[in-house]
Amino acid sequence: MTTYYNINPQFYVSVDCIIFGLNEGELSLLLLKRNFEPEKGKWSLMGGFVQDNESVDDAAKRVLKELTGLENVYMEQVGTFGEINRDPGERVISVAYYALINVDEYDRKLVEKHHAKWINIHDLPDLSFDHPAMISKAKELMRRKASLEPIGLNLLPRLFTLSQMQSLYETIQDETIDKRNFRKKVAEMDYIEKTEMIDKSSSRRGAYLYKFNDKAYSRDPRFKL
Amino acid sequence: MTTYYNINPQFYVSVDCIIFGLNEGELSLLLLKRNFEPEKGKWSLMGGFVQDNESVDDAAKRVLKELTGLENVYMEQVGTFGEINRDPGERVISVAYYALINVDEYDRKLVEKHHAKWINIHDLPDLSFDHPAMISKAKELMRRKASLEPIGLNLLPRLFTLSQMQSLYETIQDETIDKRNFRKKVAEMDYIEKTEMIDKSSSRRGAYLYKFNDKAYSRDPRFKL
DNA sequence: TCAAAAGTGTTAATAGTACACCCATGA
DNA sequence: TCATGGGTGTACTATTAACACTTTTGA
Repeated sequence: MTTYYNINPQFYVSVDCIIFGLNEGELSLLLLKRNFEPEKGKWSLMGGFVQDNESVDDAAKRVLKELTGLENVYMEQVGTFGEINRDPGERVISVAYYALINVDEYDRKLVEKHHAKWINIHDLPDLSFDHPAMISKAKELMRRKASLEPIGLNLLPRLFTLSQMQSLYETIQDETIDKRNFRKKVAEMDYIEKTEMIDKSSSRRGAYLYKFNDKAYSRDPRFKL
Repeated sequence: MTTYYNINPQFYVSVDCIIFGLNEGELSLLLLKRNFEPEKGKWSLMGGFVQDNESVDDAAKRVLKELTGLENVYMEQVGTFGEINRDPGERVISVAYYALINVDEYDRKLVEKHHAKWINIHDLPDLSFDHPAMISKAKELMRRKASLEPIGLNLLPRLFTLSQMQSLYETIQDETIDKRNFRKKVAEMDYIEKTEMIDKSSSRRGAYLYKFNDKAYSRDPRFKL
């Protein structure tokens, strides 16, 4: 039984995190300036090696937490990148994940410590390895999923206005949306509930705050934007 | 530089292939009866270990070729399965792929040699490891992609009748389709071209054979079924 | 009083769905 | 001549897209 496995080679396996956040209303990624080899000086995704005592999914959660301090974050696997020379140092097979975080909540200290910065998704710098391919696949997947399920709300605060939500979907889809058509659709989603609270931070008049209701969503999870 | 990597563990990495084919008009998977440990006697997907001289994608192509003799097959990565104990023998991280093959073309001898059989997708046996999860994710992905891109045609012969194509999409979507509505949609896809040939094998009258035109498709790749 | 964001319905266009009969052929 | 699968068009329904004005309030 041992021979069945041990005639085969083993590999370093890493995870890389494409971390989406909304900064000043714009979709952004949390990227690191590498101060270590290989490709020192270039920008890259937050990553880390899978360890013996954790699943690959758990490794991704750990790596995300190391950078942001956050747990219970919405994450999806993007795919595995396994070209022989994708890492110029050693052969490493990497599994990419994307995460959607609320930028009001992460740990600023940790992020500074890692020399990480939020970079607008339309203005990405040169990235190391095959990270550009990971990012474009993640964007595509996230965009598609966000139009079929309300995962985008993970990027907003727990309480949000309809204007914030519309602007979120405008940046995700990269196109403008008609306000009345947008609100008509949202009104049909019973799990997006109007509260009695009003946000006055972005207009004199103030706007009602809404919240996502898990249970109502699982009863009737229709969504389409 | 060496230390950066070698403080980390290494893992066996395998690929598993979910091989779709049309058998007697029904969507089926090519599965192996395991005559080796672990889980000898159970059914499983065709798999193999990634080697040093190949990318992960290439390993999947190699493994598919070992079983079917086929090259240049339509394949998509399904995802990576990395639970610690997913393989009871040793820790193995596995990357799943699905393939769409034309059942007229594979190598019968190779398939027999591996004790592989076509099993209707509605009638799957007990499978080893996490193969059921791989299969259900593959089905879902394939179904979604097949409704947005004409990848399903990889399951048909190069020349096919509209009845064959309709029946294909009926099994993929697991629902009946109205014949006139179906043909109306196909008529709008200029890259699905009517030939002058007629297939008499499934009706007295005979039906026109159609073919897929690559170049026409890249000019105007609209598709929706 | 006015600038700036919040809020609100109707109509037109498009896409999707339902539905039934004649045709050509070989046995 | 008849059983079998091949082939065709129209009317109805549902969904999506376009569009403009009033409200509230703090400076």
